[in-house]
Amino acid sequence: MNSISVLLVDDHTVVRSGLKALLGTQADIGVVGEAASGEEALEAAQQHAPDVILMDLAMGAGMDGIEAIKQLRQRTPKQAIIVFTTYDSDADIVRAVDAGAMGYLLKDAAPEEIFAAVRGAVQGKSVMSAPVASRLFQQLRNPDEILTPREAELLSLLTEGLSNRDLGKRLFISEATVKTHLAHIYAKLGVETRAAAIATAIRREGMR
Amino acid sequence: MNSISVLLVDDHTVVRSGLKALLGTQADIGVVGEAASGEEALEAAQQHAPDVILMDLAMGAGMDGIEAIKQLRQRTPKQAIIVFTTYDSDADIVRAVDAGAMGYLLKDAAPEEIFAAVRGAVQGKSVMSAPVASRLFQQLRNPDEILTPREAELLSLLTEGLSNRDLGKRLFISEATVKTHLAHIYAKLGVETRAAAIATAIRREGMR
DNA sequence: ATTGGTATCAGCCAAAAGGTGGAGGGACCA
DNA sequence: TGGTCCCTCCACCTTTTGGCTGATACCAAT
Repeated sequence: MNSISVLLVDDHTVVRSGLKALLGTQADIGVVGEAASGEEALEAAQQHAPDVILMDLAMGAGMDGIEAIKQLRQRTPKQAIIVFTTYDSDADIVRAVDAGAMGYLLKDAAPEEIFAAVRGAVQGKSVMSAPVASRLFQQLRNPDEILTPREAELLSLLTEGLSNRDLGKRLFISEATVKTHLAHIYAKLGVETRAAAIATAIRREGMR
Repeated sequence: MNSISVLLVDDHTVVRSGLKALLGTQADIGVVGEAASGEEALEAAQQHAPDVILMDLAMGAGMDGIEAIKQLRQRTPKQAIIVFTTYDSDADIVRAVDAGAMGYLLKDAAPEEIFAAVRGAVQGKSVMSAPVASRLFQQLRNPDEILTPREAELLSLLTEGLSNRDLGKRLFISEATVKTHLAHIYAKLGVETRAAAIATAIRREGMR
């Protein structure tokens, strides 16, 4: 009975069935459930009690991946969560690891890499795609540049072109607080205007 | 022998196997080949002579999806190409259709939608996801969205985070003129702030 | 010759953004 | 317990943007 049970969380049907097909080729790994949203993931995690949860961060509507990770960690801390996503945004990596992710794979990872991550996760090993790892490493080296979770969140919304007022509404904070966060973000990114911050953020990877 | 042969082009292994698994459930559809890049796609298209090519636009390295479509259309014009991608960037849609795509599906499309698109494509029908269709329609309605050379120049500098004053200096024009151009750009892009314009411009491709 | 598009410039005004400095509460850790 | 982040908020002030209205000039096509 040493089959590793896996729960897949992704809003794309094709990605789910792709992973299922891929993981199905491994005798020691079995997909026990699927979920298309953060909410569904919470339910499914309790129902199936999987060993590993493979989760996309970007979920169309409702709860986002980071929030889902946080809640999962609270409710069922024994389950290992591996982030499996397309983009390797700086902020996402930090936030995901912070929220309690065990691994971080990009969707173009080789099948072997995925298998290794799943097997490693149950043993408490943390596996990540090479580009992700290097980025995370870079961030740890100059901690001045790391945005706090809240700042990252703000920056991400910033790249959608929102005004300070809208940012405040979206995050349920005052415009004053938005300005404070922005000032910190500018300082950390080494820019002076929101325009430059957006340009930096989007080009600096990921954030598309 | 009325099975529709399909070639899958996507740099993500999981997406390919997902599509394969999904399409495999349909008796009248068969996957005859896979490719992970534009170059591979050209080869595979000649080798397998598929009826339909399902292709992701965003391919990691090498030739991008749009270029691949163009070349495929030249070499094997009988094959129907369906774009199957995650992001519904305005520019991508227009460029893909322009390059000769028969359909445009988003990756979160329902399986039925995908089947319908494949079947429709061999009959010369063009199928697209609802959000894509509406966006395309919008674009056709205002062809005014084309920026003049000067405006494009300005927009490009804008994405570097310059202020109006700096833009003026850089282009040897007054700040007033900069503002005029910007107003025109905003109108054409359908945004109200420079922040949104930058976000749109950078994501809208090319400008990275 | 008139029209249309592009590029250039002005002035005025309201709104938004950015800079400065300060402040309190909560979490975490030594 | 004290220090250190992080998040939250406020007031005041300057600079920057954006919206509006209008103008001149060049060029090309009708």
